[in-house]
Amino acid sequence: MERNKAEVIATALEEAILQGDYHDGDRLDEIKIAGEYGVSRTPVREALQKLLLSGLIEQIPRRGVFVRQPGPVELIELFEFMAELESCCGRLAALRISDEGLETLRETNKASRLALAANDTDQYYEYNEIFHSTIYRESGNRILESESLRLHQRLKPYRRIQLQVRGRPAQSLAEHEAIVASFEAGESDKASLLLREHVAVQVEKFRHLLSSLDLTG
Amino acid sequence: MERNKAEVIATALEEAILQGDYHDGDRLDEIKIAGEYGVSRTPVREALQKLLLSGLIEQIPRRGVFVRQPGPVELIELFEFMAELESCCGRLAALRISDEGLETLRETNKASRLALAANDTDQYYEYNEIFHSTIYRESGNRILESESLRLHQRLKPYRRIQLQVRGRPAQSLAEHEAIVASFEAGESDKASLLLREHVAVQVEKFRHLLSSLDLTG
DNA sequence: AGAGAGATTATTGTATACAATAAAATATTA
DNA sequence: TAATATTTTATTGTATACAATAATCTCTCT
Repeated sequence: MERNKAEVIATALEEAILQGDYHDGDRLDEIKIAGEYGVSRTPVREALQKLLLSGLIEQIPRRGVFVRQPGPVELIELFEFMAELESCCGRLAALRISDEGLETLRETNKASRLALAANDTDQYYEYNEIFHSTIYRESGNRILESESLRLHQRLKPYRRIQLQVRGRPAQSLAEHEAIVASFEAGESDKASLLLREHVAVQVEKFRHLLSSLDLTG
Repeated sequence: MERNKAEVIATALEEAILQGDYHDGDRLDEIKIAGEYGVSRTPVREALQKLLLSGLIEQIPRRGVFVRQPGPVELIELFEFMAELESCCGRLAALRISDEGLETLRETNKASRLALAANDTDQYYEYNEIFHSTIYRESGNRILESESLRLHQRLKPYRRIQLQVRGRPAQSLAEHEAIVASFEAGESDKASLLLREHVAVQVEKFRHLLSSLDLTG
């Protein structure tokens, strides 16, 4: 799959923004970016247009394109939405999951346990990704799957922080195992509930952080 | 809010595609479109880039941009996803709905009943829009709200067909009233369930259509 | 000195020109 | 004639030039 310059720049910019290389409100200077990538403004502008619908950037006509990093309120809403999507995936997956899918989840949890014992957070994080993306896939709905993946990707930088909370990985794994158990039993409502709570923990953490900041207004 | 040519063209194209002016696989000829809008290729290309993430069109490098109308399978998945989103909105709205929101829903249903009695399908359709968008808003989650609106918009052309099924509007209104009742009682699980079923009816209709087409392979 | 008008600069938006590539048409050969 | 090679054409992708507008600076006047 050949990719043109505009596409390369678009994905590079997306990564850079997600990684936090830009701050909220930063203007994305077409000329500067063009210089950095050794191209003209044209492919840069096309790349920016591509990203517009993602919510990562905002365009103000005749003013430019600006980075929009989510504030605490939006972050809570994003996590809450993620919890709802996961909940939906869980419910449908419990009804539809294949034997291979179930086996993948079991294997992943087994491997996660080892990573946890070895205190290897990075490894655990990777298995966590596999666990969740498997559930997205096993929901049997391509749209739901891709939307979940997209949001999951977007929340990546913030989720990592959560795993650094003391004791969280162990608790997380326990929840994963409970989720698999609910799949094995075909208990869709329970799976739905467990997955929502599994993600909602993070919402609560952020809500806590928010209230401690005391943003009046 | 001033809009540049690229934006105008983007929204126009989006509408045209949603309205069904283009068929699946149609190539969007930059030069032709530029001519139609009396502009150069540049703003047309930017407009196309804007739409890329929406799923309405697909870009193949060095080949062009093509319209992607959902086939039966994708349509079912889109409706199922819609059902899940509505279900989420319903659950959260039941927990958070404001007095004004509840009042809006009651009023809308009252007006819907009149439209139904007058056999005014167009009017009923409009109230239906208000009913659902109110629930999206009352979910209290802006992300969920906007995603729901976006998908609702996308499914508009297909949903209209459903309302032309004999007896459907009356049944639809009855379901709306049951939903409001669940909100009044604060029964979030019930609201969630009712809304999912309310939309899932359409999934079933399409599934039926699909199986009658008998697409083997 | 501060406010406001005008000129200057910078930046976005659009048009056009050119380059690169794929599709189509034509010619060539077995 | 069928298959392949070659040329031609059409179309996309990129660069550059120009136009339109917003931001900044400078100068004037009170």
